[in-house]
Amino acid sequence: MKTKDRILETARELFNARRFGNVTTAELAAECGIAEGNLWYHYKNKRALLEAIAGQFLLDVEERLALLPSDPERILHQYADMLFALMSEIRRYRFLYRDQADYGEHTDNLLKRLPGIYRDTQSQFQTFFHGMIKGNHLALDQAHIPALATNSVLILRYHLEFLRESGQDSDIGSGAVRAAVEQHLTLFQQSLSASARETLHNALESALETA
Amino acid sequence: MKTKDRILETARELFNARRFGNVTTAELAAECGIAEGNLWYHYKNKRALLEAIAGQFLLDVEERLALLPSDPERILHQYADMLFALMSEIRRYRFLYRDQADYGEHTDNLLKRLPGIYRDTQSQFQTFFHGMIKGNHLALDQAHIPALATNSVLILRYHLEFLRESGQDSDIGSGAVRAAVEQHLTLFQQSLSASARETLHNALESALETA
DNA sequence: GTCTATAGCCCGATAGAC
DNA sequence: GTCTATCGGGCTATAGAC
Repeated sequence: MKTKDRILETARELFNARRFGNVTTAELAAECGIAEGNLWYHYKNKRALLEAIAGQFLLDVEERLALLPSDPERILHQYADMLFALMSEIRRYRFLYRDQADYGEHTDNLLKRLPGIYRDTQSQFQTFFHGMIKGNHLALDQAHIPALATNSVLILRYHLEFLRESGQDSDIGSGAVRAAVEQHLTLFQQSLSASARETLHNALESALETA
Repeated sequence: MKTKDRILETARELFNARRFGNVTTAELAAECGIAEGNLWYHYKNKRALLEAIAGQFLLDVEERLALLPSDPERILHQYADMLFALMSEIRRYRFLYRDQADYGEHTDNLLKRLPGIYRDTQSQFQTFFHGMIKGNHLALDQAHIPALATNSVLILRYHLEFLRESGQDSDIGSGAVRAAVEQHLTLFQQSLSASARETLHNALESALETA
């Protein structure tokens, strides 16, 4: 991999692990195996590095938001795929969701888009829940869908932080993603038909195993 | 108020508003209207200041955890009072819940106690939900209580952050607390009896108005 | 494209006068 | 108990050799 790309990947991983504001450019350079001055050849300053990562993030988000229930026969599988894409995104760009306070107050693409991303994600969940009701998988008053969508996004977004703050293992590979997905399922599991529950469970299992 | 106490209160407010790591001791001194050097007469260093606030926090937490359903006749009112105390605590010590990554890796009282606080808070919610079932306010399979307690704590804890990240108003007096409480109610409102729903609603309203 | 050296800034904390 | 003055350290970023 080119040095420029290696810097980007390493930076994203370090920021995720230890916060944007806590990672010094000296540490980043050391982790990349290059001199610190070399960073500034590839990226004008630390913020330019942030904005490069944010650019990738925004592309990935649009791709994930496009995951909608296109085939009524497979809506539960498509839901599992969407969930998995969302959790991958939340983990891959965790520091962007988490460390906004570190960036300072200047407006930029990321800060302008994030509110819309949350709004669009909740709409995405509502679309899936509507589809599940229409397909007789979910027995729920339509009036409850907005609250359910909000609760789902909130739990999937913050469950990792909740585990970390609770002193439980929130590392990759520790089953933290599975725990978040299962926790969000408790929100509407009672309203799922028996067959839907099993289909969804299996679809989630296979999505998680492929990971 | 004594200078020492004024520093503590001002620090807590500034940390809540702008993160522990982003508030410089120069800013804190200016906000208190004293010289920066005077800070170090009252507190040995910035961490000692943090630990003084954490000490107050731990006292308040124990007091809030002691709020349990003692009177079956008034369990819904007592639940409203507990919710209100929890939300007050989350807002008053917001930065302690939020900025743990800023404190560095050294263990101290706070980092040791926080996991237990989350665990005890979930137990507290379970106790209330059991009491509501016993009192015929809540119709729910007991097996669902742990998940409901976890979901409740998660939503009450993170709803403020969710509003902020979503670009919505999360300031004091903007109804953010009411929004969090209402969002958490959507988790089990369908399982409440009609009279319980009304009693709880009124109890929450009066608790919020007293604030 | 990568290195070394270092400038310049901000921060937490100290020393010592009043 | 409060102030002024300043130090030492860590950080981002620049300059310039190779």
